[in-house]
Amino acid sequence: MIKPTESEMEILQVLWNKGPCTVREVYETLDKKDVGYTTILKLMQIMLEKRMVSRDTSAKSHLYKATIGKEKIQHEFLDRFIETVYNGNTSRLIMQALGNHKASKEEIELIKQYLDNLQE
Amino acid sequence: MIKPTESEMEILQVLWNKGPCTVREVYETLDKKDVGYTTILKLMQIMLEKRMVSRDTSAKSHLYKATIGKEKIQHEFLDRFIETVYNGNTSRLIMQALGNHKASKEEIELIKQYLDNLQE
DNA sequence: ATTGTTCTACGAATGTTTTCGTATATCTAA
DNA sequence: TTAGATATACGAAAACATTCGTAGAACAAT
Repeated sequence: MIKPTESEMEILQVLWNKGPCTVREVYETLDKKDVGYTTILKLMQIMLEKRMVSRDTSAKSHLYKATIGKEKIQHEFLDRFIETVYNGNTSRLIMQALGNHKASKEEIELIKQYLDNLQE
Repeated sequence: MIKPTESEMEILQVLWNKGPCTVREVYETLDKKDVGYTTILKLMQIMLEKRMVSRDTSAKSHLYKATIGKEKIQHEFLDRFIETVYNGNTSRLIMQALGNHKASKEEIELIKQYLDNLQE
């Protein structure tokens, strides 16, 4: 199973949000002053080996894009997370998420509607 | 900040659920056939160094207990998780959690009540 | 065409986590 | 009291993950 590391996840987020990017675009978007350009380059090359991304090499600056879907990866991470951190207790995760985070009225309504749908 | 690794988290889960345990109890509870006893022992000794656990050495088999609270650690992990995996979008996490997991009527009711409380 | 900039490739150092083997101590039961 | 089972301690290997330096290709502008 594909399991991106934390750094790989950050890069994937950029690719998911912005679509295909060059290394430099990713580097600048992440804006991590503590890490050099070639570090990001290397990471993305490794991600290519692992087939998490593909690239278009027709131009001098290669264009990378994610080959794995955001939803799929989020789903897998969430399952693992609930297992290891919440011991499988999804309700607790949800309540704690609701608790930590100051939800707006709109968000609460949205989630309620979602729950109503589930109840049918 | 204390940031347990994935393996450390599994051990902490056991200690949180069962209370103070010996290495063997943890080892048997985890029931990972692919990992030896001394591996778990070593991990727990490292956790002791990191002060994630304390131990009572009065008997031959030492009794370990978690020194860090479940809620605190879950909270920290959740924040980081929402950031790296959901890009800060808590509502999406909640909905995906609700979607993946077949919630019982009771759970849904519980969450709804929780939302009602939040709305005041 | 030479110079400076920007790119890729890639080896290798560093750091962290996980794993286990072996030595040694302690207990238990014949 | 000796043999076997069960503990701990701990060094060190193995497996990953992260970081960067340096070499050289491609390009742009003078």
